[in-house]
Amino acid sequence: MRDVAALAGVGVMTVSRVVNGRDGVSAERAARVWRAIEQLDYRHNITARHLRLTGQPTAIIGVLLEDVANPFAAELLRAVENVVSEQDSLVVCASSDGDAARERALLEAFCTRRVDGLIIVPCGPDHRYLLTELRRGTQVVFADRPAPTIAADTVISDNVGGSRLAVSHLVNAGHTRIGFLGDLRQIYTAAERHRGYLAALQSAGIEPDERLIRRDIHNEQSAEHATHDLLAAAPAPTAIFTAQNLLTIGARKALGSAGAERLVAHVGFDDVPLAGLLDPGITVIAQDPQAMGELAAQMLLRRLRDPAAAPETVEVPTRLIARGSGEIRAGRSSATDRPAAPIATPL
Amino acid sequence: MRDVAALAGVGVMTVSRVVNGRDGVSAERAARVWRAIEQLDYRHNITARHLRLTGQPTAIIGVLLEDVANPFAAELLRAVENVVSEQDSLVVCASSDGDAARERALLEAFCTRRVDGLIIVPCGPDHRYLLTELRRGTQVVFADRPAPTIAADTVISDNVGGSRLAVSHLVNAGHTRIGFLGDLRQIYTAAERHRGYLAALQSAGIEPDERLIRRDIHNEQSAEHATHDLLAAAPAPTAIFTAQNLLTIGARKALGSAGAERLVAHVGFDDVPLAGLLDPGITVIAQDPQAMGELAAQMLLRRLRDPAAAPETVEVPTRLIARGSGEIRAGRSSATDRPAAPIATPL
DNA sequence: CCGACCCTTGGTAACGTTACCGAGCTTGCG
DNA sequence: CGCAAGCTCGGTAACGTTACCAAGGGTCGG
Repeated sequence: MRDVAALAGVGVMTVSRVVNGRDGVSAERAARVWRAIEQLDYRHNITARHLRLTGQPTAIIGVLLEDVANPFAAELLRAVENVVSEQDSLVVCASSDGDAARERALLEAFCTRRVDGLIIVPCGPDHRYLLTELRRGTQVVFADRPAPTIAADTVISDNVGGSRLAVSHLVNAGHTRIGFLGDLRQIYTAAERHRGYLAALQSAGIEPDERLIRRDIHNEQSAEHATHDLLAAAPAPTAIFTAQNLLTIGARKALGSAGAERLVAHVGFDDVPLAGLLDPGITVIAQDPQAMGELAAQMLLRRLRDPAAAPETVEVPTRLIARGSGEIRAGRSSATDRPAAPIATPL
Repeated sequence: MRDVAALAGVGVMTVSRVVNGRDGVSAERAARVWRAIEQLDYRHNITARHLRLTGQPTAIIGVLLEDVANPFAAELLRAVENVVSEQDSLVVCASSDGDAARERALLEAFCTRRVDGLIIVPCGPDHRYLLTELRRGTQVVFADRPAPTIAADTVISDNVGGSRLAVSHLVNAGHTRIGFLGDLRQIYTAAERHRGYLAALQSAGIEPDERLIRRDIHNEQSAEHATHDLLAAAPAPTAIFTAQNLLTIGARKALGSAGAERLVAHVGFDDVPLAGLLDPGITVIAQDPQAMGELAAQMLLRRLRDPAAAPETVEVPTRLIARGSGEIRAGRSSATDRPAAPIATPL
């Protein structure tokens, strides 16, 4: 900046005013400054600016996900980006891979870079180490899962409600023997969805049968196995509720290879791409990652404006998308008994 | 830092040495410093550090994608993140949405934050405005598409080779009337894939028929329409090559609703999730976004170490995944004529 | 014609950090 | 015992920027 000022024959303050677009600089001088800037390949250094303007926001938001490559996370990230880019903020993102130590290291890397705020899909058991940052003024919003050991804004899906809806939907189709496939029980969303499953059964006056419940299933292959197991069991389920998208895919593969995709009803939690192209289409409880990201970003921005506001938890509704697999009725066993729902709508 | 030094009763240099883990500080003094740091909620400010150490890397790299929510982009981003996180670098990402002005604004925002390097999926027609940044020392790698007006490292898929492979595969199954659905012709990858299509036809001695070629199709709905059109045309194609993943999905929907998914062969460029669960599975030319991201990041890191190296272009191979739809032979018209390939493998 | 006011302009200090250098102390060797 | 060498430690200046203040010149009303 000094070089630019020297070349343009003006003071550094004039250059500063020009690059920040402030008025109070004559057009002739401003033009001289711009010429010097181009000649010297000068580029304004925003980080130095924020150093001088301590307390001013850095216009960088940190987003910590479990895995950016997961479509749910990617959509959430995109929604955050859309909201904060309107404030000319940038997004720095990272993936924890569900590793609490990595999560902590990445969050500290963010804070050390002085991000204005954090949007976190938490994975560790305890985030009290963030209290220091909160005191220092960094704002935090948790997304998808709450962080029980720390009070902060939180956005979550209606996991219990969505699961109740899924299971009630199956009950309404006449099912009473409804299998459950769930992720690791230490994962908040998995536990909540299991809770919703039990609640729906109870409302329907159905006694849960442990033989139909498989938890701690973490990937597609295990889900496929577990589904084959369930189908082979003595009192086989007439319907299956899979409480996570990879499990939904694994279960459907198993149903397909057993030729049972039109006999056993199936509802999954979280939408899967192309589910509408299958025959029958997979009925799902769809989450809204876009709404979650948008809300999380808006809550963060609001809190940056008003740091004193009380922490709030917002629940994003889920909705059932009927595509065929969840509308298969109980007590029929003919493969020609096609569901009434249209096959290809909606995707 | 001054406050910490004062509370610990040491000089600021001692605090600096402690927070950077350098030796030359007695254990007793270091402990006093750490205590003071905790008492004051002090957090080391890396941006100020990089301000003083001009020329040192900031350990932030910028990634500009067309849309983070696109699974291809998300996987690429994740691969970049994996590589650069080993150097304790962070990733700041943004989406251009194919808008050249937005692309430029975002790239300038990155540079103004003094990122060490950029990985760009370019969308604008001209990136010469980046020359200033290159001179200033910011390194650039282009991914997925080249940027013709600027010399820089580039990673692309083998679009022509992949398309040739797809079309040859159909030719080998006996097809001579092969339809083509392609994205906007101004998009580099779309043009390349069209080129590959023509090249394969030529190798096979087949005269291209403009009536079977539909270009500038940019979304699923248009692809669905175009496919219906093709199927209804007088000399209908016996096979279709769709040169983009959304077009693949649209075309398959059309084939399904026409009941032609076992009659008309179909190969798509770029894999689509769950393609293996359909019946028949969709045969595709799979790209490798992970490899592209990894390569791009490695090239960027290499260039940061050795800025003088000559720009290089690397082509990532594609591979054909046969799932059934591409193995339907020409000249048969019975719906019972199922392909020999197994349905559900590989996904 | 003079004083008050406004507009433009630049000098200086400070943001949080570290390189550089010099000061004080201890140790070891002749 | 004296001196060189090796440490631990801190003061100061600088990185690129902007807030603050003061100064110079012009305009306008009285």
